[in-house]
Amino acid sequence: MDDLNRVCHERLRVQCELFGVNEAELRCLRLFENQRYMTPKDIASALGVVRSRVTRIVEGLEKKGLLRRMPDPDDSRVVLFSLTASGRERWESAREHVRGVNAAILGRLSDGQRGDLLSALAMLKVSMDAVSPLGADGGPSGSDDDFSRHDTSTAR
Amino acid sequence: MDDLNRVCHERLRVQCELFGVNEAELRCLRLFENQRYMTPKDIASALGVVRSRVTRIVEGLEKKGLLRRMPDPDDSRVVLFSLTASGRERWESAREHVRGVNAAILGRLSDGQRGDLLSALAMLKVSMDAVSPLGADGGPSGSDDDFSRHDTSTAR
DNA sequence: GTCATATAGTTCACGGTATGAATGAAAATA
DNA sequence: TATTTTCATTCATACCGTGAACTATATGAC
Repeated sequence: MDDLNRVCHERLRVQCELFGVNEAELRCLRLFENQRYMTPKDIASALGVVRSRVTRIVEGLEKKGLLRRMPDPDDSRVVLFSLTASGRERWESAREHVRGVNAAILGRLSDGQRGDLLSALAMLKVSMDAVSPLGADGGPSGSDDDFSRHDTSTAR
Repeated sequence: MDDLNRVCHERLRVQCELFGVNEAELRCLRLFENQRYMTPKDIASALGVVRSRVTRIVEGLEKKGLLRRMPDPDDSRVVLFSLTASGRERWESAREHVRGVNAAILGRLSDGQRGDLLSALAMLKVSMDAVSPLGADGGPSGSDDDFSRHDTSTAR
C-alpha cells in the first residue's frame, strides 16, 4: 500500500514526460478545465502550494507556449492566465491518454470489484481525514485540536 | 483517489518532522528492522534510489547520531552502516507512533471493511502493474493521435 | 607480479517540488 | 494624504532524485 503510492507516482512521471511537462505543470493545466482565467493566487490555492511556487510553474508553461498571461483590466496588480490553443490541445490529449490508461486498468476488474474498490478507497479516505497524524495514540481523543496545520481538506 | 495519495504524503511529512528526520531518512531507518548491517549499495537497492542519493541520506542520519559507519573487514571499499542506540530507539518510537495512528484509522472500519479494503488495494496494484503507463497496448481507446514526441523508449 | 577492468562509495552539477522572507507596485482604507 | 493590505515576483533555502566524473580497492587475465 506504500508502494502503490510509489507506482502512482511513477506513472504520473511517465505521463508527464510523455507530454513534455512536469508534474506541477500538468496539475496546473488541469485547473483550466473549469476556469477560463486564473490568477496566480487562484492557482496557488487550487494547487495547494504557495504563490511563489506558482510563479515558477506558470513560467514554465508560458515558456512552452501552453499558457498566456494578460493584465487584469480591473486591478493592475493581478495577472490573468489562460490556456493557449496549444495548451488546450495538449491538455486534451493528455486527458484522453490518462482516460485510456485508467480504462485499461479498471477494465481488468469486474464491475463488482470496481465498486468495491471505489467504496473501499472512499472509506479509507474518510477514515484518514478523521484521524490526526499526531498523537492520537490510543486513548485521549480530545487533544488533537490544537493542531492547526491548515487543513487541506475542504476544497479539492 | 489522487488526493488520497496527497493525504498520505502529508501524513508522512508530519510524522517525519515529528521525529526530526526527513522522509528518505525515515525510510532508510526502517530498513534496519531486518538487517543489522547495510552497505550503501544495499540501502540504495532497498530504497530504490541510486547510490549517490544514499550517500546524502546516511550523511544526514550520521549527523543526527542515528546511524554509525564502520569499514567492512572483508573489503575495504565497502562501508557498513548500523543503527546507534539512539537510532534504534528513535525508530522504535516512530514505529510505535505510526502503528497507533494506523490502528486508529483502521479501527474506524469494521473487520469486513478492512478486508475489502486490503483486497481491493491488492487488486488495484495488480491491475496497475499489468497495464503500461504508455497506454498503447490493451487500451480499448486508440487515442494515439499525433503527438509522438520523444521516443519514450519502452525499456523499463 | 603486473596490468586491465570491474566494483564501491563519494562528489558535483543538474532539475524538480516546495517553502518563506524580502521587495516593489498597486489597491484599499483611515 | 498617508498607512496598510494585497498581489506577484525574486531570492535563498531545504528536500528528493539522477547521472557523470573520480578515487580507491578488488579481482581476473596474462
